Amino acid sequence: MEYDFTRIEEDWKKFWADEKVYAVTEDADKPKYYVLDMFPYPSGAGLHVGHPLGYVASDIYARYKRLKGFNVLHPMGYDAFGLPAEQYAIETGTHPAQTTEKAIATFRSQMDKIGFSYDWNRQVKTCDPSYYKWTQWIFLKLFNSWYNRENDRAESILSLIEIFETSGCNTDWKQYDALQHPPFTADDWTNFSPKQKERILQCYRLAYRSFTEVNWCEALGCVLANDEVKDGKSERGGHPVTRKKMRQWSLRITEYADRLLEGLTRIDWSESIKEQQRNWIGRSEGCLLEFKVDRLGLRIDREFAIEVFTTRVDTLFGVTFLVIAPEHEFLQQLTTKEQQPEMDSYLTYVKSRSDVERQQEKKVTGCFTGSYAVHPFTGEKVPIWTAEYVLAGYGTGAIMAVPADDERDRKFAEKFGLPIIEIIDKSMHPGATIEDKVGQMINSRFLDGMEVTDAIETMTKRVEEIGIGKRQVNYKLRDASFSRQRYWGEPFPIKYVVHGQPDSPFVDESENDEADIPVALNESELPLLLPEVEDFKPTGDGRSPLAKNEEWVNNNYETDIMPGYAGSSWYFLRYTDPHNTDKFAGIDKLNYWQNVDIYFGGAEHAVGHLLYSRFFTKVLFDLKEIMFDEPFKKMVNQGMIQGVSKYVYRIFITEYSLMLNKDISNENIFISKDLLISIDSDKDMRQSDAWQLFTDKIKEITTREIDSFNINYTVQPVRVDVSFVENDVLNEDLFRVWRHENSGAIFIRNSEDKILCASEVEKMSKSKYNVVNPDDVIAKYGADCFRMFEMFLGPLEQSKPWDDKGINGVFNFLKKFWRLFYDDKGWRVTDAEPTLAEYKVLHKTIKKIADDIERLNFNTCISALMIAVNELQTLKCNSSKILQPLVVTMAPFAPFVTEELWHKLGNLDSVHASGFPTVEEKYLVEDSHTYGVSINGKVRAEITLPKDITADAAKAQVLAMEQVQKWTAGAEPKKFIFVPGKIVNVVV
RNA sequence: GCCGUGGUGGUGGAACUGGUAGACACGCAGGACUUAAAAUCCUGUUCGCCCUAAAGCGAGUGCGGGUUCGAUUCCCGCCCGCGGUACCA
Repeated sequence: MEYDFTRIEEDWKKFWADEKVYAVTEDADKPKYYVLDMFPYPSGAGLHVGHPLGYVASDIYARYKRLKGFNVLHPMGYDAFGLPAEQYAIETGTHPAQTTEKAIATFRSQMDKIGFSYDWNRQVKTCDPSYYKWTQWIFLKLFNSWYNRENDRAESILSLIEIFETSGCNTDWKQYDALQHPPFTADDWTNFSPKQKERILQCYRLAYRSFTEVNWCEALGCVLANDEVKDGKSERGGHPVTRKKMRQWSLRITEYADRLLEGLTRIDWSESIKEQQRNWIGRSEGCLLEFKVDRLGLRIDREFAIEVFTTRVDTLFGVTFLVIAPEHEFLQQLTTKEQQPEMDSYLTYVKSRSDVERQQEKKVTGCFTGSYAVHPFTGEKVPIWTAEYVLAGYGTGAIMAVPADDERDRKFAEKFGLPIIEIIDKSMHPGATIEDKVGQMINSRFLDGMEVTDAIETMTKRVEEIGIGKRQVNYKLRDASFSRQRYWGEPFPIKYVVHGQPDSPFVDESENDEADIPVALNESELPLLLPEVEDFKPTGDGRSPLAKNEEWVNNNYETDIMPGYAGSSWYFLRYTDPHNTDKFAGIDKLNYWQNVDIYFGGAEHAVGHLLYSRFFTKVLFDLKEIMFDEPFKKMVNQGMIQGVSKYVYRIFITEYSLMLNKDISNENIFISKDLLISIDSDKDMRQSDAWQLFTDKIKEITTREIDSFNINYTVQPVRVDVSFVENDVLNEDLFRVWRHENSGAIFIRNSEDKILCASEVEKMSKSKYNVVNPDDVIAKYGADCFRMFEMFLGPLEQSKPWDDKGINGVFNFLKKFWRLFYDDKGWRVTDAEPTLAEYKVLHKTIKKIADDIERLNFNTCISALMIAVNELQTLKCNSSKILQPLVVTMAPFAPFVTEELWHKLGNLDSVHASGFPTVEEKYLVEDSHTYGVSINGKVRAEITLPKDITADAAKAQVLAMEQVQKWTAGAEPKKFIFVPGKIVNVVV
């Protein structure tokens, strides 16, 4: 009986669905295990062969854990809100909901073919009101919470109000930040208007609204998050992005900076992702310093100081100038009359520079303000400059420049002729760079002679004593932008108190503007449904399409929507209880399933999704909604599967003669790659067989005599669809019908009468004609083969090109496996007692598979199964006592064929609900070992010795060997090494 | 530049804590079965040297050193690929 994968896969797909084999419920008797795949965005293009790599791996893992007796939660759903469907809506008018549903249907049918063990009853979609009701609910939690730094956790905003009511807000309060609002007393608070109160509360809420510099993308008509911007352009579409001040929602993730860092030490993620998160958070310990400004000639009448942040206080004696950002709030006050014209033109220049320009050409530019600060120790006058290399958004927006010990400061000083004072002697550290914190202090008074690290400590203490500075920790991390001026996303459950005009996103904040006081809806009003709009274009003036809906505007609802990560930052919680209407997930379900044990996903979300999910989790933990503070305990990043693009060589041939260069033909002529290489390598002699073949073909085309030495040619590689190429050989018929200009193509084939193609590894994409659809692979080889081949391709975490060279190896294996059960005459399995050798093969394999799955080495699992089948075939094994456990061992990898055989072996339940076989070590113990015998570390011979042989006995036997005698010449070796079970090494 | 990660036959890759480098597969070559093809099975396949075979010798895990009886694995210094990130004070 033949291995008929099509029939087998159809049958069992149906069986699994009918019998609900993959449905899970909470079961207190079994340990839980949560296996999760990263949330896919259902794109219209469907899955290509690269997408399911992680899904196959997680499915194998989930099935294995199930067989091992765990109660496994393995769900799948869709991150269904998003830009592509909306862009499509703008272009075609099709509602994004429709586009999304269609894409989801495609995804689902593709996934079903691959045979995943998802519990589809738990599927979630972020665009479903029953889901986004809870996204909105979580937003309300964020809105109604603040971060209490005393307790180091988020709390209800009510506890803050209570503090304000009883003690007001003092300058010495840990939470107080002078930049946000002035201090006030409890009485003040009581007398504040609701509007004033709300303005202050906005400075503390975890979700708040403020004017912030945002990444405005004119082309998309919307604001982008930092991680959606790459090189000054939008990640999606590559449109230019500019900085703009805009009123919008933000999440106060910065309060969690330290806890997000700390949590990284407790989770099992790849080093590279953890490092990326650390860099993104960008914690740096340093010192906040005051430089008093010399007021001479300035329009300032009181004591005045500039604050700078530095991580290198030790270099204070090397400061020769200060630099403030062009956006610095004191810049105008510090600019003297004489410098004003120059400053104005400099600021005009700075404004004209786009972010892209600033990043690409790092020019050294700057302008002197005309004023000076006073060095706190030397009392010398230090000029104050402004320059675009100092960023307003980081630290205090001002730096103390130390040209001797900072690359940028040095360049600046050199360009503008500012003094440089050497303060660190690095002569003891020849390899050290300017950035390294090593060396001895010089020219630094009381620091002289100290090592850098000691000097930092000494100086910090000194600065704190005299009260001109204090220790400070700074972060690169910014609060997360949470507004999008778009349609296809979650509406905010927010109304505004408005007297008159609705607020405009771009006007500057003015005290009289009451339009921006947000009021949260009640929980009972959720979900606030996304309304219909006439068209999906943003208004263009910075408002979303929702601003075109009359009812929406009349109710003064927020017109922005939430960003993509709103829904995807908590979806893993919803899977535990997806149909709950009273809660985002019931506490008993959350208690049972807890956080994700293993998360399979791409590394591309390192600082987006993965950071926001951790943040949401920590907030919900603080608010006692969940009992864990990290979402994903362990993470595996599957590599990307790249495409292999194929090219045929088009050749343009001319005949060189004394008269002119004659075009031989303007037809499409294509040449086999190997032939082209051969003729290229023999351009001078033109004697080879290749040239003979080539010339003959040209004669045939032109139907006349031609001398090979008169042939000139040029070549152009042309992309062809990968489906026309098998093992580098072009299918000429498919190629001809692909495009009609190809119909008359002429082929110059190689000696085997074939056209070989060239290939190149690139990203898999439609435009490169290198997309491989899993459906096609499955139609040809079956899903089991597809799954196993994806794993066989190499280590999961490594990126690799899809090349179906080799897939027939896996297909052959499956057929071979099948033939252990069926031969020409039919079913061949008996219940005969297996031989010892057969038992040994089985248990060796069980052990290897279990170990390798645990270590996520799926590629070697496939090899191990191949070895097992090869060996059992050689042993002519037909015993069910061997073959049945083997079927179970292989079930996670090839769920269909194993299910078929499991039932043919007489079982009624699903193989996937059985148990993973246990290893019986007794079959694995060996009583002898074959040693490699090394002479001076080089293996020269082999010897088989008993397991328990003594070193002396081994030595005697080894030295007696003929091959060894040859090297020792009978003499006593210098050294004899015997490692039992490992190796013998003779040193002569 | 910085951070992370990788570099092994013609190809994908294997080698778990230093212990027989190249498992398993692809491809290729040869053979068996067959009228033939497909399918299947068997043999060989790191490179070089010796006419061939057996046997052997030499080289060999990006490059150069080191530690060790022994290094793909550990240490030092470089080169290259991939991913991330960058006037972050």
